Amino acid sequence: MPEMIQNVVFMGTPDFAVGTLQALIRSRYEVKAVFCQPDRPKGRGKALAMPPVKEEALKAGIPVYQPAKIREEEWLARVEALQPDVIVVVAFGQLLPERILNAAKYGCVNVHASLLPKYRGAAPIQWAVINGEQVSGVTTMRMDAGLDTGDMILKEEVPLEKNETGGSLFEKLSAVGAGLLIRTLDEISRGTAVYEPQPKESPTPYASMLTKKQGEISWKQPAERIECLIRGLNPWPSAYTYYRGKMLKLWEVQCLPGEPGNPKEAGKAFRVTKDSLEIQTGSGILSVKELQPEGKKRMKVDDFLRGYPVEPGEAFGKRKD
RNA sequence: CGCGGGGUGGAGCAGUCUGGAAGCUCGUCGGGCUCAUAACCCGAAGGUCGUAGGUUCAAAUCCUACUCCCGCAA
Repeated sequence: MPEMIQNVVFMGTPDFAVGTLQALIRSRYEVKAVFCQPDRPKGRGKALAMPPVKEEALKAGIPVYQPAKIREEEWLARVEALQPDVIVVVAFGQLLPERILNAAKYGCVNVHASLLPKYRGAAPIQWAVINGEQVSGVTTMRMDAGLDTGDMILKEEVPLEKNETGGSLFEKLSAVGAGLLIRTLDEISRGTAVYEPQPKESPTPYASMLTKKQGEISWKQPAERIECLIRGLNPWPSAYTYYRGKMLKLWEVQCLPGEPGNPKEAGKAFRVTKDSLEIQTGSGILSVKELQPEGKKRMKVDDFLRGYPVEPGEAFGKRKD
């Protein structure tokens, strides 16, 4: 059987895409070029940093292009000139115009970190954790003009652990995605790929990009919801509240079952011992295990309590004293 | 030169403004009490106060430079 896919163009930017790029480089397919977002100022200083995908591509000696806007003629022409058999897109960060979608013989194949049609959008991994899903996964699809609405090709489920975080699921799905992409290309190449259209409507809200603001904890929420939010936003952008006017990030908490407490006191310290800090929520009690005061490092709750003696009834969540 | 917080016995903090004997809550070690204990009582060890220089009779504290950690912003 003739090899139907040889030349691949890769489009991706952040960490999540690196595993897939590596898998592709190791595979029998040839990566002709890599497209990613331009270098951006990053970190505390302001130094320009390369996107992770770029670093990886340079290591492998693959040409890298960094269009600010890929829909400009210059770039469209360049992609077309490469005459790719397929374009692999993983978290590229830019909407692809029609001409790119049609630039390759087998179109654009996207790796999406959810079980489509659930969690279309920019942050499917974290939203799955925030919403307390039992299972998520990765889907490959042939992109169309819509946002994550293309025909699905392969899917792999990944169960969520009890203490799953956005970060831990990210790692898992990144690895799964790399393998799934290769298998997807194999199927396309062999001509055995089955394209399954998605339902028009997604059963979940659009998984929009995460913002810092989303991390502010509303203590009126039930303990379980808050716990999921904290796990989902770990390690980024992280969930936080305020203590004595300063930001206090919560990294690890535990719901205390069967203890309703007094929901009217939501946000106040419920019970404090020398090594445990329990906070009242709108429904249930949350025990804090690991946290981080503004300007300080992450620490266990008992370390925190030695230096910051919390009074029972003291309120969390107020920005200023 | 993006904005800001911080580096004090093993841990988390106070003390710095207003220079003048290194402190708090824990931990560790030893002893005691106890049926027992993560509880309680008594005692002990452990710190060149991030680094270097300066001011001063005297610096954790004031000045200068450097370094490391962290939050915001991007």
